[in-house]
Amino acid sequence: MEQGHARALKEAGMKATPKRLAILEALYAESGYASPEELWKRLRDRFDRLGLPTVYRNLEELAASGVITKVIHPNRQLYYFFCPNREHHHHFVCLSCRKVEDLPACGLSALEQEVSRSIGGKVLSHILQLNGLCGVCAAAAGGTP
Amino acid sequence: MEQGHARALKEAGMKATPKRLAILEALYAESGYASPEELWKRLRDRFDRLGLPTVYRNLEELAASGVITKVIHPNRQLYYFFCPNREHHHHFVCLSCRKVEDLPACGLSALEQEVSRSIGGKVLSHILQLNGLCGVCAAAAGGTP
DNA sequence: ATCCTAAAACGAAATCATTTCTATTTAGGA
DNA sequence: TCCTAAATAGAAATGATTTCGTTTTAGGAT
Ligand SMILES: [Mn+2]
Ligand SMILES: [Mn+2]
Ligand SMILES: [Zn+2]
Ligand SMILES: [Zn+2]
Repeated sequence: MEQGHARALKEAGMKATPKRLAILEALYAESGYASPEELWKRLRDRFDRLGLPTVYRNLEELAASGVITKVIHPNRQLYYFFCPNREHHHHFVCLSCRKVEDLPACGLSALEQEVSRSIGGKVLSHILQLNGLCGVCAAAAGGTP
Repeated sequence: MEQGHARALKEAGMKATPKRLAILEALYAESGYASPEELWKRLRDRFDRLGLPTVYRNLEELAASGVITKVIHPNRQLYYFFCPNREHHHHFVCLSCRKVEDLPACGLSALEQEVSRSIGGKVLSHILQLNGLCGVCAAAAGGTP
């Protein structure tokens, strides 16, 4: 997938630097969301030098250009997730194991229109996320009393 | 409305202390969301002593017991809003003037059920917020070229 | 292949919103 | 009026995130 990631970066107008690619691949390898520091710890051995600010900066840039996604977390820290799905959509997040799953197509445009009209303003963006326990975690929590 | 706020606190199982009431009333007086520090600056003259941590703590407790609402903000700082609507619902937030408006009744339970079923897990909560420009701010931005 | 330059990376240090901690005060039920 | 769990003070700590000035590099141009 290295090639594909390099292409994704080019399409986003970003240089395909080794560190940027490694950050993206590390996130791709995760089954769930990850924090900047976690990714940094996972990657720093692979480079003679890798600064934590570099990881923060790249994740932010990648999210800004839509290559990766931010997760909204109760602790208000930064978490990111790689989702290959290029359509506009939202996510279910497992609060226990960090797994992220796609929701069916976002049906909020009707709501956006209705709200724009009723308030006489402009809806510029929306946030939608479901939180809960994935199948595995729900079974582990409720299944063995 | 002082009486009503005291009652709301009692119903939430919280003591109606003067500072807590003042914080709640200050938020009630706002037309939009507010930060802990803003409320603190507005209130500290009214008391011989009022600590910023007290404001943080009270806002968090009030939000936890559902008396007030947290706003999700791009800068990831804490903002709160007082909404008298006791039904489960979500908000439109004006990114320019901080005004918050109710959205029509949340219709996400069908989605929650579908997702629970399809992933075999449990949906515990959801986040939904529309961001944009209210009527006034949209007119000011686009209306006078 | 070599140059050139804007972009990227470095990392120590700063930032600063938020939380912690321990002592003191208080609301409100008994 | 008493009692006690809850609430407050406020200085200090925290720690995730950002800033800054410098150095390095990717990748298009020559
Ligand atoms: Mn997705
Ligand atoms: Mn509301
Ligand atoms: Zn899970
Ligand atoms: Zn507005």
